[in-house]
Amino acid sequence: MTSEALARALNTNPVVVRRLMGGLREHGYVHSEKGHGGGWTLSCQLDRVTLRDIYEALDAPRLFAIGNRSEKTECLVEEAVNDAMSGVLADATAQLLARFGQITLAALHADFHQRLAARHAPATLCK
Amino acid sequence: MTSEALARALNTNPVVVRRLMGGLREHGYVHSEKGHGGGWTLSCQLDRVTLRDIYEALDAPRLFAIGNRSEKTECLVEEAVNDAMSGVLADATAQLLARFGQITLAALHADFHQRLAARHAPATLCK
DNA sequence: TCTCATGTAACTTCATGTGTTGCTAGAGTG
DNA sequence: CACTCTAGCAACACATGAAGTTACATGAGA
Repeated sequence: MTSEALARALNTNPVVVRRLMGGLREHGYVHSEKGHGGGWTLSCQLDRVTLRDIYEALDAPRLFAIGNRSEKTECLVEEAVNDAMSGVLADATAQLLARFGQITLAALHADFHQRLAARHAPATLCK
Repeated sequence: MTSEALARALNTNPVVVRRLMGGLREHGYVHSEKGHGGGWTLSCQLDRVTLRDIYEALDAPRLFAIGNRSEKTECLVEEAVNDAMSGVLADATAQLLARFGQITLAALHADFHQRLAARHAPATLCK
């Protein structure tokens, strides 16, 4: 499948797709080929890859919208608050990643097919 | 203490301070007075207010940097992923708020004083 | 009446993520 | 060999939301 087609399905731009897929390729989850007839192909087993793997392949973007204004500070109040927050956020991060680590692409795939069957529609891309 | 002084201590602007403190005032955590000699005064017991209370008084801003692109979608793949993510994020939110709910301002206050003692310095504002 | 404070709306700035353009390089086709 | 189709990539443009700023109104002492 080409970046072009994926972009249409995702309502976005081919370049954005390539940017994202680049991370997945580096980790061997997908393979890309240039030129005529090229595009992207899956190169992993869906039950061996989790949302956590995807997240990490995508360079582990920021998870939280909140956080310390600065890691280093002279202010003892800020220091106390930072310490409290850091602990909580670290734990939350660990919990999130653990949960993501339990969700395989195979599970999502199965879920998708179940929804598809419920809708009595043929399997096509959204757009 | 005036918004002006707080802003200096926080390296920010008096108006930003007022915006934030406004939420705290509405919940009765602080009290403000206009005019000469006015400013902000604490009006709660530190051991009765938690970070969670503060968070909610501040109108519960977004916690996560990640999330569904759209709640409603025609795309069954997106739907499956959204469902998986929503569950995880809801749990993480609950966990975070629970943790914040256990951290009282009194605890932070005590932590601050401990750091202060360790530094053998008098208690002053950062700036 | 003057000064000092908050209250608030409107605007500006900044950071970040997303989208876009333009170009390069590789790979099949005629 | 020229052409077309594809990814790769850098550079730029745009959108969004948070933070900061300005300007002015209001209230409260001095």
